[in-house]
Amino acid sequence: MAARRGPYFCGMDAAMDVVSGKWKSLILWELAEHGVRRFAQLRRGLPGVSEKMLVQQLRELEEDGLVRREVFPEVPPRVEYTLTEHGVSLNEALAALGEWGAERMRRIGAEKVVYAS
Amino acid sequence: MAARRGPYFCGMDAAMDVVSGKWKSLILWELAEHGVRRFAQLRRGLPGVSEKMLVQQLRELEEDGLVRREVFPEVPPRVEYTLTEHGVSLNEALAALGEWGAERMRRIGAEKVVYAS
DNA sequence: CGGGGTGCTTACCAAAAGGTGGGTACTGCA
DNA sequence: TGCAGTACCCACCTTTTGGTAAGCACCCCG
Repeated sequence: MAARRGPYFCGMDAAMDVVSGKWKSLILWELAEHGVRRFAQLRRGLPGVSEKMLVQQLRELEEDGLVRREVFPEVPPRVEYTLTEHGVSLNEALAALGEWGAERMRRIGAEKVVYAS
Repeated sequence: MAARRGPYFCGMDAAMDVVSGKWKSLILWELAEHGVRRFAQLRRGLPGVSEKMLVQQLRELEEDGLVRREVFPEVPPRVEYTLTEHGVSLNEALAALGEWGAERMRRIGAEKVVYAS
């Protein structure tokens, strides 16, 4: 990621900056649905994501203050991810977009990803 | 652009697919604000965009059925761009995101692009 | 006749994004 | 003993994206 954080043309620009990235909106979505998720749970919830990408996108979301990362010093290691208040509000803003996208999928007859067992 | 058009994980994924691209959301915004714009007007309204990028993004928005392109067989040539009904509804969905982004800019104190005269 | 404006196209190049496949250190289970 | 699971990190490579610069065909203005 280019780590811009401004200057921006407008709010849209600023929002797209933090949300662009192949998996970010999907991660936000997952976290909003489940409240709290561990690394491996997220990975299983996002079929096709590589571990590297998942780490990278989570780190960026964390840097941007949208996701909270909590490490439990246990063995085996446990790390929990949750949305911050800003993450929650972003998700609310994204909901309208999600609805529009679902409508578009119906229009163009797009298929859904087939989940591997 | 990768020209995916599915399969998608969910609506968010589908929406991000058509809206991702450095200038797309900004073009949509410009068209929503002004109703109808000519090529050169858009270029001037988006400081920093190159002609190549503008053409490319407009073509993709057109292919995705969000923007209407009307050519007038005149000399000098005139081409007008407007939002389709789907473009309009996408913009409405994006509005929430724009608001969130503006709020974020205030929070992190991001600067706005300085427009060259 | 030169310069600017119209709306593009093409070729080339650099940067960014993302994927692959390896390694880590430790434990629990069979 | 050997494999799976935890949550990563690293180096390498390819694909995608976006930028730069040029050209085109025509016109109007001075």
